[in-house]
Formats: sequence, C-alpha cells, structure tokens
Amino acid sequence: MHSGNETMSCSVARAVDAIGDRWTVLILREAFWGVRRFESFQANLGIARNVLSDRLRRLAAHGILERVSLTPGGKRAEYHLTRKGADLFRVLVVLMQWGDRWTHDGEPPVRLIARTNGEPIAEMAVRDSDGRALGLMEMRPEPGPGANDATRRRLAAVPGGAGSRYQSDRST
Amino acid sequence: MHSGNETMSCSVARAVDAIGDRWTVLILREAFWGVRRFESFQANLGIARNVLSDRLRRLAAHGILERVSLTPGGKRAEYHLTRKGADLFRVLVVLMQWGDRWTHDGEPPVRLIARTNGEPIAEMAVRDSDGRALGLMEMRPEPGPGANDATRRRLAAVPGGAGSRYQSDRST
DNA sequence: CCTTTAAGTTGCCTTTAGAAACGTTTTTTA
DNA sequence: TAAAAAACGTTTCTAAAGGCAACTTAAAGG
Repeated sequence: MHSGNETMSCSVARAVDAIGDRWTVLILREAFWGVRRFESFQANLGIARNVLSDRLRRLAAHGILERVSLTPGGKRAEYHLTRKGADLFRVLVVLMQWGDRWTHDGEPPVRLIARTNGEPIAEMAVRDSDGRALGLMEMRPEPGPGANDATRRRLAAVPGGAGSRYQSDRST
Repeated sequence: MHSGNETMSCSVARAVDAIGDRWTVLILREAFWGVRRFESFQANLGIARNVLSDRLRRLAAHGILERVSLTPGGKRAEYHLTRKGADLFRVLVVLMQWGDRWTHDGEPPVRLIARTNGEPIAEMAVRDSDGRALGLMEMRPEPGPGANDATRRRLAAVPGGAGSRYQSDRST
C-alpha cells in the first residue's frame, strides 16, 4: 500500500500493516472485553458503519478475527478472536500500561487483576533470557534468520545499537 | 478528534491517540534505531514530506519527541526521544515479537540481543505480580483509582472478564 | 404475518494522504 | 569567499479514505 523500500520485511511494519490504525486497536479492545457483534462494536465505539465493516473484513483477512455465520444463509454473524488475534493481547496490555503511566499519571481507570493471586498484573518489561529487565541501551539489533540483504545493510548503518542515546524530559 | 463516548478515559484510547497511526509507529522505530533528522526519516521511510512534518509536530506536542534546534534561528533541528517516548520501546518490541511469530513464522529478520548476556531477549509476556505468565483467561478487568462512572458502568457489562472466551485457529 | 433488530451497502461530502515543486537557511567545497 | 549543494520544511494540487445518514435485505420475536 504505502512503504516503498524494504519496510515490509520488518516485523514492526507487518504488525502495523495488520493493526496500525486508529479504529482497529479499539475494535480489538472491545473484542477482548467480549464484544462480538457488529451492532455492539458500532454502538460502543461510535465508529461509522462502513468503516467498521471495512475493518472487520480486514481483520478477518489477516486471520485476527474470524467471521462466524450464525445462519445458514450467511447474514447475521459474530466475530471471534483467533489465536493470532488473542496473542495481540500483549500489545493491548502494553499500550494500556503506557497510557496509564504517561497520560493518567499512574492512576489507571481500569486495572487488570490476575486470577492466580488476585493482585494487579505486573508492568510488562523487556527482559533478557535470564529474566533481567533491560533498558533501551542494554540491547542491540542484529540480523536474524529471516534477514534479507536490505535488512542487513540497514542494520549495519545503525550507530550505537537500539535507541542509541536519547534525551530530555519534559515529563508528562 | 473522533471518539464520542467515554472512549478517551481509557488508557488504550489515549495511547492510540498518541501513536495509533501507520506512520507514527514507523517513525518511532526509526527513532529507536538512532534516526533524528527530518531528511533521514523521510529517506528511510519514503513518507510524504508534509505528512512527516505533521507527525513530527504531533509527536512533539505529545511529549514523545522533542524538537531540538541546532541553530539559533530555529531552522535545522533534530528530534530526540523523551523519556515518555523511550518508554514506548516496550510497545515496539511487543509489536515486533508478534510480527515475528505470526507473519514471519518465527524467523525474525531482526533479533534484539541483550548486552547483559549476549542472548536474544525473551518473549514479552503478561505476568502476575509473582512473575507467573498469564493467559487471556487468567485475568479480569476492574475499575482502578482513575475510573469514572462511564468506565464503571462499562466494566459491569463485561461478561466473563478479559477476552471471555475466544475461538478457532486458522493458524497463520 | 407484522414488526423490530441486525448487518451491512450506497451515495454524498469532508478530511487526510501523497507527489512534486518552491522558498529559505545552513553547510560544503572549489 | 562565492557558488553549489544539502537540509527543512511549506504550498499546491490530486487521489484516496473517513464520516454521516438513508436504504436494503435477512432473521427473530411476538
């Protein structure tokens, strides 16, 4: 669609292609809350019906939702998360935690409680294989098994590694 | 901008408002790779210049990037990640891991290597406060300290908790 | 059977994205 | 130090996407 260069071999770009859209993420949020029907998505989000129609179709095409007909003829349907879609849960949680921290000043409107111990879930963090939490500067990108030439060239041009130095506060 | 109902009190919606846009996420990816200049973003992404201009302005307005003038007069600038922006690293990583798993069949084009032990980083997971990984069904949403009435009402309507049941495979 | 609800589709208008050209201000380099 | 090139946008124009309301068709409910 857009892109141009090697963009699409990047997993971030692929993910964005699937869900990088204002409405799509909110549709998924609703799906995780158990919403499955066209009218419910529409009513809860206030999204235009043609746009919703398009997004649901697109999500189904990506295998993130599955359209399940409730009638032989095909009309009347539910949209269910597939396993691929359910795995996007991690993305929603991390977005929510970022929003809680930076746009709600740590006072979340919604908390996720673990059934295992009744406590709020932990903040998600990037960790090494031994479980140590990693800061931005403590990792570097390198070509993986699926790398192509463009990716290899691109990575060679990266200076100090992931996020090589950043700056400033400005706080909230 | 859009929305309509209580949408915007949700942290996911706030996060989406800040970065929920095809280009914005890719701009941030570049920023994490150390890109800071207008021309570099433009050349690497192939994004239209007016759109890039708009997105950088928007990100700066959200306090995710900071525009740092290199000359007294103001022209010629760099865009640096703030701490708020750097914290979005978690989002990018989880998007990348999702893309690796579901659109690259587990063969990532890029791997992130921890400097702590030289190994690829772990898969990010949602965990309880004791560090146990949680599945979708093992948590439930409840109103937090920042909840308003609309949120409370909304949560009361959620059936079995987060993601109450999903379905089907369809695999990749 | 008649009414209501669900799930879209269609048509129209507004907003946003994309491509190319233009104008300045810095930085090179000859 | 003068001329050329590069950097950083803004402007203009066209194409595509989003939003809104009305309309259609198919089930469900009574």
